[in-house]
Amino acid sequence: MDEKYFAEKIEERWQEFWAGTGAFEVEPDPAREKHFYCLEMLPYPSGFLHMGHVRNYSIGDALSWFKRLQGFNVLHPIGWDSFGQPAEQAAIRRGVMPRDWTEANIAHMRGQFKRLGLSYDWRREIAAHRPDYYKWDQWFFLKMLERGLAYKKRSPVNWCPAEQTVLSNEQSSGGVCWRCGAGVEKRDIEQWFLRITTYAEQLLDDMREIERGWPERVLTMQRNWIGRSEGAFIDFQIKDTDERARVFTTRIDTIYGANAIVLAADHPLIERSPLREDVRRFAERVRAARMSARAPAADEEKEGINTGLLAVNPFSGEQIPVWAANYVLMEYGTGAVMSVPAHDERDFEFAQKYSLPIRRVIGRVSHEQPAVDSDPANSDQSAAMKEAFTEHGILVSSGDWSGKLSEDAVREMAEFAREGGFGEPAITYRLRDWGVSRQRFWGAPIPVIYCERCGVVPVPESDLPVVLPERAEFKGVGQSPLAGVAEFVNTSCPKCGGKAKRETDTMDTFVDSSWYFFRYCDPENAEAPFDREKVAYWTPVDQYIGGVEHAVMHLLYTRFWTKFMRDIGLVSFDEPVKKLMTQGMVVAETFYREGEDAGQKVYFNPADVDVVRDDKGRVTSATLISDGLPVAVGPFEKMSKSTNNGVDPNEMISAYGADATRLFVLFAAPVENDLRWQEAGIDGALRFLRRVYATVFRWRASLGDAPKDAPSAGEFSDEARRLRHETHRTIERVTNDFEGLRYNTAVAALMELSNSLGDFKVSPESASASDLFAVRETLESLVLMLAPFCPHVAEEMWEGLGREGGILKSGARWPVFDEQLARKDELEIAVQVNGKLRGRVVLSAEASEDETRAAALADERVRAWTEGKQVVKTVVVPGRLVNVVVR
RNA sequence: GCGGAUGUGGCGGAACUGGUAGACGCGCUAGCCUCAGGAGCUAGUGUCAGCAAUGACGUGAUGGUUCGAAUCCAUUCAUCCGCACCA
Repeated sequence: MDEKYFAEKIEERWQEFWAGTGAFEVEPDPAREKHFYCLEMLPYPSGFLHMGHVRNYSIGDALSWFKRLQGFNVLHPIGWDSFGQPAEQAAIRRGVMPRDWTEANIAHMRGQFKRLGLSYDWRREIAAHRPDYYKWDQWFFLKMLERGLAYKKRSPVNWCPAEQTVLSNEQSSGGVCWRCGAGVEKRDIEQWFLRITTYAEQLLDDMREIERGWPERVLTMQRNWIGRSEGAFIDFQIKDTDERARVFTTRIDTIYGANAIVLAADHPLIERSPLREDVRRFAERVRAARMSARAPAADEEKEGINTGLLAVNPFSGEQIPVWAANYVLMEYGTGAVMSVPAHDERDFEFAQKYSLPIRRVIGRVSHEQPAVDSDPANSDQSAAMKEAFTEHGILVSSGDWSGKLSEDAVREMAEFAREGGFGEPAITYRLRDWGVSRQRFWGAPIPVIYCERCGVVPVPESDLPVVLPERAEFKGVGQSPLAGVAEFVNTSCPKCGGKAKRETDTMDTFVDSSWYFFRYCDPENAEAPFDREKVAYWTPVDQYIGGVEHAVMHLLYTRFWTKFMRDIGLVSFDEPVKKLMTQGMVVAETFYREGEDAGQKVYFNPADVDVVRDDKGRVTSATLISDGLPVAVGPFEKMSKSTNNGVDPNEMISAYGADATRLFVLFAAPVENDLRWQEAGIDGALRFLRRVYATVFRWRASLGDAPKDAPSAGEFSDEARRLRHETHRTIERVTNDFEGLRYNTAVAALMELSNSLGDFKVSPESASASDLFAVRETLESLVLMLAPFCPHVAEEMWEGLGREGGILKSGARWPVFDEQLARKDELEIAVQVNGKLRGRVVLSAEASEDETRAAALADERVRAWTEGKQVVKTVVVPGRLVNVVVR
């Protein structure tokens, strides 16, 4: 160990050591029951590491080290989410083949990861774009196809009419094509879907198994996304036809108040309208409005048109008009609703606009009288009702059902409809089936062949993988590049051997990420996606860490995939992830000047800006270093190119070292909060590491003389006893903090311990044997507890303390605290008079309640406040405080 | 609009089941050391008053419960996030 702390030298040395000794390489070991799967979301290989990555992976790395030190067999792998659009765009723009671009990016980023010193088992690295991986995407697809869980249907894509090509949502943001600016259209094409809706109920119910380990808000978001709704289907006969309009309602109890049936504008029944020309025109307008208004048209005015059809209410026999309107969505429920304006806000608004009658059929249940303000039946209450009454209540003006409570009626009326053959109880979901078709090159080919004679034929398992061609032409216009590769497209039918063509759609990249962490357990398996035994040892994942932006899609898909794998016998559990942690964003200050065009801002990187503060530390102004002129100080925003507030992790590592960078990132804020990047903060982290390092260096020579076994309690000086207390208390705090991933407070506790050591005013030369023991105990604990945050320097210091062979291989264990020592023997008791703090007394921890009270009342400052007053009572909280109540 | 979360020094943030508010760090102030320092060390740093001892005030706002409230309850304001005509 050198006298000075040279981060780069230490980091290179230990990274080589870890790689050379396979320090983080693990295998399933039935003898080791304590095992732990620590997983972070795999990165997209954009080519550059950003601070968000550093944060994400530092969090997981710290936990992995902690668990290893506690004796767990820890699986901590990494891989690449390497299919997807940017590679294809690079191909379009610069002519680089997606594979070359991707491999180069991975190579570069792997180097950056290694430079951070992350403790991965690199032998398990996987990449989605390699055939040995996506072969199993295809295999899973075939399994789903076999079971009817994969199917084709027509479904809309974004279409650029100028370039004759399919666009992603991103490429068509704002309703215009990203390249040519043409207005984007919707076009229906045949696409592949996975029946995730089959699992809707399970995806909802099984949340119970993970409730404790997942953030409530993620579960809420998933619950909303699935959007389960309980109600009933009701069929309304269309008069003078043999058609029926099926509606979905959660409030069948309000059916006597229905004044109309309202269809979605694109509902097939509008073709039966006698006024179909007008209705079609209306439908066309709605479609156009929906297309142009990219933003979710929240409070778009409700509009509708009477179709001229009449529907028969199966409960009352009443004939009501059939309308079409823009506020009914074809995608939800049945695409048709019964309009009950008296008891639904949207229907109310609609009825008001078109002066439709409003009939009240639910009364408020009052305490005095169940009797309701029952107006004469069938009378219009448009005037009387100012707003819809949406609560449950008691049925009125509802034929034989009048007088029933809503809750009962909802059940009984649905049952009645079933018996009568005009409806049934029903549950609908907002969740749609998962569209996995992408009209793109850079993805796993969907393993299907179209034969002129046999139709859709799955590629036989033995022919997998269907490999992407080496080259293709990337023009960014017209059909998918894959469709232009003749040797890929043209094939023979596996069934009849005749001429056939391959499917040219590739899979959504969410497919890759739905099961990648199972593959980590057995990354080279050529016979199966993975070996069941191996996966059974490691999974489910104990801790998953990633951004909240994946709260719904990725995490829902991977839950679905797991259930499917369970159903085909690959795993034996319902949920893939026991504990989930969603970390916050990394944000930084922004600096800008107004640009030439009004509203245009020119942003400057924080590194190029000087800030001026007043003597309170408030930022008062900022100037650009290059020209010395002022710039405006903007808010903290997510690091991004557009706000030019990004910080390059490489620069930070070069300037401060990986250890200090990682330490700061974990210390600066709780992991789930946004992290405000401030370069000064990283300086503080480096300062702290230097101090600890210097302390270890100063003591290292003397510690060899420290006794092996703890001297008896009496041999320690008061100061040494205090240091030992701090050490054990810190071990307790840090250990607890780790369990809740509270790294910020864990690091703070370690800093406090380091400060305590600084207060220990004994020099190595004059230290007694017991002093040396206490210092060694403190330093060893401190170094081991630092290892999860800054492993390189921890290794270096551990060696400096005389331990050979690296922390893990030498069998070092996370320190264990002694409860006796962690407890204080002297306590400072606060004394309040009438709830206000007036003094403090120091007592032994064993002091009785009476002794505590007496000491409190005897305190001089307290007496000054109680003098001449009557003590009404004293409240004694053992070990904490005394409150004297006086009058 | 609906649902959820959060409001504590100049800043990030601490505070266990109601019990000494502001740990730790940044920033800032003063001093030491230094040719110099964006280095290191020491001390100080919630606000107001005071030379000081000390006192008053203080966890978005208002009210309540309690011997005692950042913490519990009610009302209210603000910010952030998610969903958004879901029948």
